[in-house]
Amino acid sequence: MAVTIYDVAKAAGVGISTVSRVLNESKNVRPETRQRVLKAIAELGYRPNPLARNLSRPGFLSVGVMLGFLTNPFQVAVLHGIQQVLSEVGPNLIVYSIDSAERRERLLHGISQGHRVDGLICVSFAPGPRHRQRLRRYNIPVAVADFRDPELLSVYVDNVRGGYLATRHLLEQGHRRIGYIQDVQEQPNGAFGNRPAQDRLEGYMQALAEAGLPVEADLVVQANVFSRAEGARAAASLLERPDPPTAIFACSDMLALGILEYARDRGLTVPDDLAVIGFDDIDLATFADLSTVRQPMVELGRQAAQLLWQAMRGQPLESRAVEMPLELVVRRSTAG
Amino acid sequence: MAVTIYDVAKAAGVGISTVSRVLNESKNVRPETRQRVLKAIAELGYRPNPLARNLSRPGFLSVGVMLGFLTNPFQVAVLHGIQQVLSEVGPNLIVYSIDSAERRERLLHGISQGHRVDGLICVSFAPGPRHRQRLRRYNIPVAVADFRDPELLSVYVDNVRGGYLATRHLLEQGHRRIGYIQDVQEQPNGAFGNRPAQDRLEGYMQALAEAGLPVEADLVVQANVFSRAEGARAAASLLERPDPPTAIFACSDMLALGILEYARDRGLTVPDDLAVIGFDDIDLATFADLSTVRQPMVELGRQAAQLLWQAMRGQPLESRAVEMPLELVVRRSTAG
DNA sequence: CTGAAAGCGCTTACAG
DNA sequence: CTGAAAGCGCTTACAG
Repeated sequence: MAVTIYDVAKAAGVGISTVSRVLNESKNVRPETRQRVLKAIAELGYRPNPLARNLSRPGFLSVGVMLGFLTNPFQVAVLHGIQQVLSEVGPNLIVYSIDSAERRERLLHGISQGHRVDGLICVSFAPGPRHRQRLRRYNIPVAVADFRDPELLSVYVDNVRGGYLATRHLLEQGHRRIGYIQDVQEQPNGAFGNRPAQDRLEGYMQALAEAGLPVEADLVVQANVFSRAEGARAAASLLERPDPPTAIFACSDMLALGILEYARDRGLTVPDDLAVIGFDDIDLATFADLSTVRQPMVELGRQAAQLLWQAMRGQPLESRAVEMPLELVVRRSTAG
Repeated sequence: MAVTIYDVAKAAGVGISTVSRVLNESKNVRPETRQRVLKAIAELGYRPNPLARNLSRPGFLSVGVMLGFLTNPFQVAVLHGIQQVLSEVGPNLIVYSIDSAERRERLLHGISQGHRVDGLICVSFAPGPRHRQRLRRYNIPVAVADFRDPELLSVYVDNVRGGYLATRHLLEQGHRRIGYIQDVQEQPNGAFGNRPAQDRLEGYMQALAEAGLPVEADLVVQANVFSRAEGARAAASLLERPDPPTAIFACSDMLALGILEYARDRGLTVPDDLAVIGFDDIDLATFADLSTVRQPMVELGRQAAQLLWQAMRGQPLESRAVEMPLELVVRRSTAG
């Protein structure tokens, strides 16, 4: 086993209380004793066990945050909001970045047994039924951000409405053939899908229906990875066909930026040859003059952290579900 | 105090071992007993203490990462690299985002006393002498990324050379009046400054000297915040004067993007009216066609995490300092 | 299937 | 200034 305080005490010829006092920089230690203890610590390479240390004192709470790739600006912004709140109130913020459904399951397995954290925030997904049951059983509160779930603390936006707003805007600009690019991600159960993106698709279809237009299956394509490159690829598959759309609605700004790149490479003028609208309003949407549907990303994280913290402290929750507002932001990519 | 396993045991009329078995989903519990325990847990709102739990088992290690704002893509990329390595090898990743020198001190104070983590990674700074001493005393290994420190595990780039490369490139393009935008940040000691940016300034001066040009003090300006807006503001202060530079070297891509925005707003053609080069090569530099000096950001994080993990496991370190390569990337913002 | 007891590695009064 | 002892809240053999 590792070196413990007993080993140090023995090596220094003192009691463990004295070692502890040195460790905690108590005044009441004779300088020579102190030196001997420090020497023993150094020689043995002793490292106090933080767990044991915190067990005998007020101690810190920890909050786990499970999210997808750190390359996704949306998720980073949500994390930022969570961090803002937590750094004020106190608990450690443990980040679990998920790169596969398998890792997600493994982590949830450990977390749901109470092995690691005192509270959990999931970004853009919710734990499956089994994990949920155990989390409940162990009284570990869970908040989900960017996901709606009646059983959990949840902070979300109305993605159906978001999809509707974006599409209606394009229709109002006179477009009749509008493409939709959706991204898919691996789900906890191993399947693929993306609830928010699905909802936005529904809003897209609503707007088309309202305008009396049919939904054409070949105008809806999927991007498999979250990246500009993938957005460009999806745009290509949409535009390099006989009857291409005149406008594209991408379910994230990142994908939309890829479309803009594609358009630039092909010499297409935006928005005349091709109008583009995204979703999120990430920092760089302004830079790229990209129209989009703004989500209050940082606020999404802040609210989720606040709800969770209240639950962790056993405070009454005035509400367990918070819907955040969405806003259409029109820039040059749709209205030159 | 909080509800403990003893309270649950008493309420359920069983021993604590049985409660523990239920908690750990052991087979050897009679269904009825199990139900009674679960009921007690629910009624009392009992939450197992993760610290105590891990104390009596192999247990997880934790690594703390201290970094600046999560709005800085460079830092996020480094974090991403750290996360990649750590998620493979095992320890929890605890993120401490620093928004003030005061918070940084407070956190370092706790961490350096061994209260929270088993290892520490600092991004773009190093702990001050006092903290360093305590971290050593408690045998908590420390790695710094994007910072060079002979006493710590460090992974860094040669920023002087980076500044030199960027500036020489501009000189080669025929520019003679070259501005430099530097950002400052609050330091642990409360002072302001930014080592990497200072080093790049030095490289800038070297290149000018080599070309036989004087360093003009009014061509070097400071940005106070890390943002595009601040980059635009700095560009304005540089360009709205009698004898403006024909090229600007910004110490980060984010600032450089602000310069490009400024140029666009003013109707300046890039690179003919104004050449711009940044630093980092963040994801969006490609999108913006921004020339830059590429840092291996993710790799910087990966290496730091690897060095730290080796130290935490007591493995011999083949080297305590790793210099990562820098690369000039020429795009349209300097070479139309 | 179940409980009493020892132990995880510390901290902290309590006595000296 | 220093040490023996109790206690932090769990888990895990060990007996039954």
